[in-house]
Amino acid sequence: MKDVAQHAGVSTATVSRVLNGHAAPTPETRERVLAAIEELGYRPNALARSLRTTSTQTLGLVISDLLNPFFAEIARAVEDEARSHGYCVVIGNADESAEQEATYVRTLLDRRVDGLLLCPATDDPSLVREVSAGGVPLVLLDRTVRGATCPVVRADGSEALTSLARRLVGAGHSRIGVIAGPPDTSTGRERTAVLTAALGGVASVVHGDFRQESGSQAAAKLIDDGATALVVMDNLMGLGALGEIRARGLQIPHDIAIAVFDDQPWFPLLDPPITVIAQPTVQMGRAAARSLLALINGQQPDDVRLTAKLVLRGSCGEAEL
Amino acid sequence: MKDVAQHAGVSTATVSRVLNGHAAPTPETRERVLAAIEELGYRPNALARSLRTTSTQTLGLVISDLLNPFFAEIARAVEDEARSHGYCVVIGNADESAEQEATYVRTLLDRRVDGLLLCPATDDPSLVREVSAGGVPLVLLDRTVRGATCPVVRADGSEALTSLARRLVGAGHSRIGVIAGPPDTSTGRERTAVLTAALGGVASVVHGDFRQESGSQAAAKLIDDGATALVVMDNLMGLGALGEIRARGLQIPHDIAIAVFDDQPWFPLLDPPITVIAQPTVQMGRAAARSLLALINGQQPDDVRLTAKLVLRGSCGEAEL
DNA sequence: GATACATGTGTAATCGATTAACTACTGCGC
DNA sequence: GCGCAGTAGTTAATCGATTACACATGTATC
Repeated sequence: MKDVAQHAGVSTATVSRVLNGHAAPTPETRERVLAAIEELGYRPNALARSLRTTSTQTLGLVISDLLNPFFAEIARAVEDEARSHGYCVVIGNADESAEQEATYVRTLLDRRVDGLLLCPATDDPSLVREVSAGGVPLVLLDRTVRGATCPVVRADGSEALTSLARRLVGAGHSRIGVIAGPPDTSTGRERTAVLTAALGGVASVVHGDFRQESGSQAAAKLIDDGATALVVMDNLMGLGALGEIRARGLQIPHDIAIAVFDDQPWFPLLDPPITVIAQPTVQMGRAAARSLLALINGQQPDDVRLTAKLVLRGSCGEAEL
Repeated sequence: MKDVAQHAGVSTATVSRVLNGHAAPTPETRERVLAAIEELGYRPNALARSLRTTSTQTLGLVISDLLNPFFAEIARAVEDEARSHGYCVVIGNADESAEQEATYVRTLLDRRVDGLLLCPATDDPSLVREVSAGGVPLVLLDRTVRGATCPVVRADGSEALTSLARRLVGAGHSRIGVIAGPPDTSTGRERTAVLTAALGGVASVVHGDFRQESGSQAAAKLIDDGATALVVMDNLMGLGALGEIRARGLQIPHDIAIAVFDDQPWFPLLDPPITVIAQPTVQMGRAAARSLLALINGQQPDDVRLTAKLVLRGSCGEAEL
């Protein structure tokens, strides 16, 4: 910057003003400065700028698993929304581990992100408290924690789950296996609670860990126990369950019905296509980013509750209903 | 930091020494400083540190599309490798747009990443030159550019493609449709060149844009033109092609054979399972990160060329061979 | 007891920007 | 010709760390 100033025959203050679009500099001075910048290929140091202004124009996003298309879509939406407001997004991959999650959150805080979006790995509120104590704007996404005091953005699947339950029971299923998320995540608990309530006693629940492998294992166990329908609470576990069904040579929906939480672009390619509860991932991501930006700007955004929708495709024997 | 120093009754220099594990401070002083840090909940400002040390312990990764599982896996692997060396990764999503790619690269440079991993959207070398001119360590991943002078990490599918071509021709296909990547990407051109050479005249090529939609369109066109086999050069376009096949009610492999570049966890679930050329994504990501770290440490890593493997599953009528 | 040397700590410059406070100049009215 | 307002630009403090150098103290050597 000093070089640019010298080159243009002005002071660094003037260069800075030109850079930041202040009113002061003469068009003629501005011209000279811009020429010098161009000539020297000068690019301002964002670190120095942020240090001085205490604003990094960056949001942190800590998600459980980048390989899960559900989170990838959310990440993508967050990024789009953030970019359209001049913010960057730094993504941290917690790998469904609370420890790694904490590490990433701290790293992002050390780098002074202007705000943080978090999909908490567990419902333990201590990390959230830590962030809030630091005064950093925080929005929770997809999952919440016990006693959360910050805005939360999530999708409500209650209606879809209830409707799904009615259909399954109506179709005569009397042993319905539920492959749920971990009981220490809000989504794991809530979705399961709603569904089992709606199923009224015909459900048996196995908890997985939101990973493919746990889906196969849970499916194996439930099928062994005589389940004639499976409801899987996450797309990766759904992948595992479908693999197990295929490995056993079972016919969907004749031998076993299946429905999965989270839609995937390849579900319609299966035979029969998979019935899902689709979450509005793009809207969730955008809404979360908007809430966070509002918080950063000193407003107090409300919680956002979007609706997940049941999409009937055939894997629950819809044709027969 | 001043507060911590005051609290511990020492100077900021001593606090800094304790923080950085210098030999100097007495165990007793160190103890006092650590206590003060603990008590005040102090966390060092990474921006200030980086400004002073000119090292951010951060790698930039600019990829074409986060929603493409191929790149998501790579990102994941890069991150793992980087983290194990104490580095963070900032991911930028170029969305297959050269313009957005350039924007991201510049943003990352402005933030003074210690090195950059790039999956170039086109083979135009100007952006690469710009980075090199800035003296920032750079490694290309998956794709290269014309006259690249930096290390490149990629997977070689020549052998797999040749072997696939032999099988298709051997199975009697005489009209083979190739859904290729954009001709201005190295992967788009090279894979197509190898395959068409091996097919020797029975191939007709349509270029897509590495997106699902272009896959369906290309498949539609090729099928209309009488293709009895499709080779798709990327998993998203493969998804589109499979959708088109399904929409037309064609049977795989009886009516049409298909093979896809890039494996996906759900390919084995289809009926028949999809034959693929699988790239070693995790190894590619890790190798790229290692090359970049080597470059940062002043070494001159060689290009890395991994091998993509043909995985026969049935969608090309392998049973009949 | 003076000299040299090691050791632990403090002082202050520095990284590259922003910006408040100040100075210099121009032009205008009386 | 003087004062005043307004504008364009400079000087220097600042953000929060690191680190070369200076300094004070304690120990070893002759």
